[in-house]
Amino acid sequence: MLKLSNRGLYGIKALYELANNYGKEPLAIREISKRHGMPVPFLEQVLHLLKKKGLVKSRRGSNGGYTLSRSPDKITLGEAVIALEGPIALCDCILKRDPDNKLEKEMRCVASNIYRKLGEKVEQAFNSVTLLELAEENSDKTYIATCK
Amino acid sequence: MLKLSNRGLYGIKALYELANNYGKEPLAIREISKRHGMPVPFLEQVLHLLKKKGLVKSRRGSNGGYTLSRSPDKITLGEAVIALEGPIALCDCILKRDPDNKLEKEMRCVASNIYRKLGEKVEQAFNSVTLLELAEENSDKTYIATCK
DNA sequence: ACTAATCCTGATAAAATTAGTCAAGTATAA
DNA sequence: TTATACTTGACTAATTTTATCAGGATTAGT
Repeated sequence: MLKLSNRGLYGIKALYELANNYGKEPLAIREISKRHGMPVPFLEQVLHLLKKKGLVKSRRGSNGGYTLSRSPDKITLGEAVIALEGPIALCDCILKRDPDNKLEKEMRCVASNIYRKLGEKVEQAFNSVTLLELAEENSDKTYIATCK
Repeated sequence: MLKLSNRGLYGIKALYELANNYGKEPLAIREISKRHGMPVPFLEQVLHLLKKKGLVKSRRGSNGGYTLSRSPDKITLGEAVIALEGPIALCDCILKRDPDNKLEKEMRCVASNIYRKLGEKVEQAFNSVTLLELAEENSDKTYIATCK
């Protein structure tokens, strides 16, 4: 269905909270979890993915938590989605490339070129949205937390 | 990962074969299956989906098989993908709408508006490619059938 | 130093989705 | 009449997603 998994959706909600919290003290997983009804242990995994890709920083111990590692206008939804869900590739054939960055023969199919072009368009679309815009989108606070 | 499932990938390969066969006698599932190494019973399901949505027609019995119901330049990859994988919606919240086509309150989240806009862009991208272009993309016949 | 809070990590289990199989049927051409 | 090929629904297997859990490491505050 070309949909995001919960991993992706949860991660984006977490980034939304961190964007609104940017410049302040770290935000704890428990607090982020509470605001959107997301399970804490799963959110730990999700934030770990974002940390591995350098989108967020963490501070351990008392008063610890997570912060964005860059300002919200410098982080795109594209980076977030790729960190959470892996590379955008409609078909695996796009990922299997030889050292010259050409598709390996065994991994080409009738639509490889088209999948590649479409994937690039999708990635561009996601990269055109920053966390700042995501945060501003909801400045009226009318959102409901329970949507998955 | 934003990738197509085998259902989608198989369906697109089948449509590629039918596009190349347009104007000729029906093409049997067994033949399509053989050309791309796809399991016959699964392909039956896939072609059934495409038939339900009116993209292909079928003829039963001896010398039977499938044909496109319109010319290849009148069928887009977007229609195909939606028939095979369901509506393009990054989050379910996009699908739950009240009779006025507004999102129901319980189903809004911090990114609903953004998911909707991005989904529309993705759909446009898929709709910009026709089966004719897909067929022409491979007129040199250099593709390998085994890519999934 | 002690303690409570919090992130870190890897293993594991439950649930959902996807992928594929099977069988009995119906329609068609020769 | 027969062989071919689509139709349909039920079923099983494999994979991925969605969590859960436990024990460890780090930090702030006292």
